[in-house]
Amino acid sequence: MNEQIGRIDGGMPADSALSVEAFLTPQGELPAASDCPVRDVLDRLGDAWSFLVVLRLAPAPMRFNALKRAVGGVSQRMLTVTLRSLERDGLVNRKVFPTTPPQVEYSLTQLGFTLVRPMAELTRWASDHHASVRQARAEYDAGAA
Amino acid sequence: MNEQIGRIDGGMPADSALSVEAFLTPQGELPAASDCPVRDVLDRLGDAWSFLVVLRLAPAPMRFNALKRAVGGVSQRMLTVTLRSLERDGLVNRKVFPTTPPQVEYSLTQLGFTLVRPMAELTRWASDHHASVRQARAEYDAGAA
DNA sequence: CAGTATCCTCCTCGATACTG
DNA sequence: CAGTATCGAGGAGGATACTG
Repeated sequence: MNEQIGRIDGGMPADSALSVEAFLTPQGELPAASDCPVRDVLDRLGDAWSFLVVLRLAPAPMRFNALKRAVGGVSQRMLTVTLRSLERDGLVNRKVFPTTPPQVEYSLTQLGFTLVRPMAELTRWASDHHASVRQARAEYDAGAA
Repeated sequence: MNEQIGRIDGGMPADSALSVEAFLTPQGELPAASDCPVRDVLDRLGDAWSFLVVLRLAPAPMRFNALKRAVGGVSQRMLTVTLRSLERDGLVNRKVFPTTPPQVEYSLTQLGFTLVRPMAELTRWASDHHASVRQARAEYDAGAA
């Protein structure tokens, strides 16, 4: 069912050009998220850590603690969990060097690299429009009061 | 595909839309997520509903229950919460028609439309690589057993 | 260094009931 | 139709302690 979904196109100013319908159920009956690729991806990338980890690994491979410091604010447990997830999804490579103390290097797989581009677009949007969002929030909150 | 990736590196920002470093803390010391635009955006879009709602509103405005059916699987409460969030962030417009019964129409703002494009890119990635991810998972799980 | 194991706490989210 | 209010279960995720 999800074979032809592509076709986002790339020229128009947003409202047309987007065959968004294809990603979603025509009648929206089913409650299941399992058959929707969008959901599947977002469930992974949704947690802030996955996104940031992939971004951080894009320039160069990194070891566990370096990554932990680089990401900032992530607990050891969550970083481990996140990396396992990404590894399982084939986005991240885990390479162990049997030295003492042990070294483990994480890097993006080829599949992982293909994600960097779209993620960077979103990141770019974030930096471009962050101010607008903040302002909109401020106005909304002001109006509510 | 990797040839593009080198430009991600912070070494040469130039015109690049993809200087990832800029969004992240140099030393990653601070635990706060507040100052990072990436986090800010992802926290919004992270919940599957926001993403799907924006996608659904891209082609045309929609009323509450139509949206609820279209998204599928979202509870009334979560849709309300999600829409309020998006409205607060200036991404969605809420227009009330004082009829009986009341009609409320939701649509994307101009700012909201600018998000559609990057979101569609990610969606596109999802549909393109969904199979690979599923396979990677299967292999990983097989190896674990 | 790079984890694993446990506990424990919020906080999200769904279910349900009520309203203009 | 389009919400709001309230409650309760469940899971995400932090803190801590231990290990190869």
